[in-house]
Amino acid sequence: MKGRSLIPELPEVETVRRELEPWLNQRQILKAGLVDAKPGPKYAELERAIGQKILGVNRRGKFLLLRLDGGDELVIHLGMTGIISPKEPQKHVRVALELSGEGNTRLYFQDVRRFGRFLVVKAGDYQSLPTLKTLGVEPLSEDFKPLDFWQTLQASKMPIKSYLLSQRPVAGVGNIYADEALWLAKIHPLRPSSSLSQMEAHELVSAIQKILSQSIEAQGTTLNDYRTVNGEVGAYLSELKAYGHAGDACPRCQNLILKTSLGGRGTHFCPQCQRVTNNFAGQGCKP
DNA sequence: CGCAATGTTCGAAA
DNA sequence: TTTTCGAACATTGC
Repeated sequence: MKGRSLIPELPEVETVRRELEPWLNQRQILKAGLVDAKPGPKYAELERAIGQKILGVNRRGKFLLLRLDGGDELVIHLGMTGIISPKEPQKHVRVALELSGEGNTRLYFQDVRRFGRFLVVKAGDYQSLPTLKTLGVEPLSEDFKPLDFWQTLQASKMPIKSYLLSQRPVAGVGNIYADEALWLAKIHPLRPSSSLSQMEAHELVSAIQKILSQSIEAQGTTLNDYRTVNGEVGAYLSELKAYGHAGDACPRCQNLILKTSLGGRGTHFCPQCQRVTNNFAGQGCKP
């Protein structure tokens, strides 16, 4: 796990949000332009932001939502490599904003791999963003309740990890934290969502909340690396128990952590702690 | 050089 | 119709 770049999951996005809030709040967007990026689904209607004032910086899942006083909303998704910075990056800049006020009056959106988004929509109109439109509850909000979560899980037969990654049962859980939360809750990633007991759903809720909140706390040091464009190893990486630990001993039982592919994503788990019960054996659950 | 990595979207399949 | 699955996207680093 050395030299891995940092992927913006919910804790990183929340950290960015907390940073943007005091910087951007109440500023007017004077100019907005694309740099080496074409207008389209990922960069739509940016010019509409010009002249509007930023009234707030919110987050839903991994999406940043900037409310504008003209009734629009600036939606930003960092994708895999998105970085927002007041300093002009050397390369891979996609968007540049000019802002009113003192101090840092320029905002740059850098995105090496172009998976990010930076677009203006009518406030609340997420027609062009299906994931945001169907996004589940915020994991760190009062609305993330075990019983409700369990009932949601009853509706799907997808493997629990795949369902989590869909963002529908709960918002903002990405590949890394899905592996971590399932490990902590001792739930096998291939288990059909509807097979989880109420108690297991409860455990998973607790695990998701614990891991995400701890990770947000660990963000302070990570952010420094993050903003210096380096995007290198963050502090929380040393806390990971399953992700990136294939072949290592499980910290709980000393069995070896396995790595498989689930839905095209690297999936790490402990075959000893995270059992697939007999009910599901032989249903394509490879060892 | 080919593969793995990532999150979201799209279209096909069930 | 709804849900699920796999491919595509873009780019870099190993």
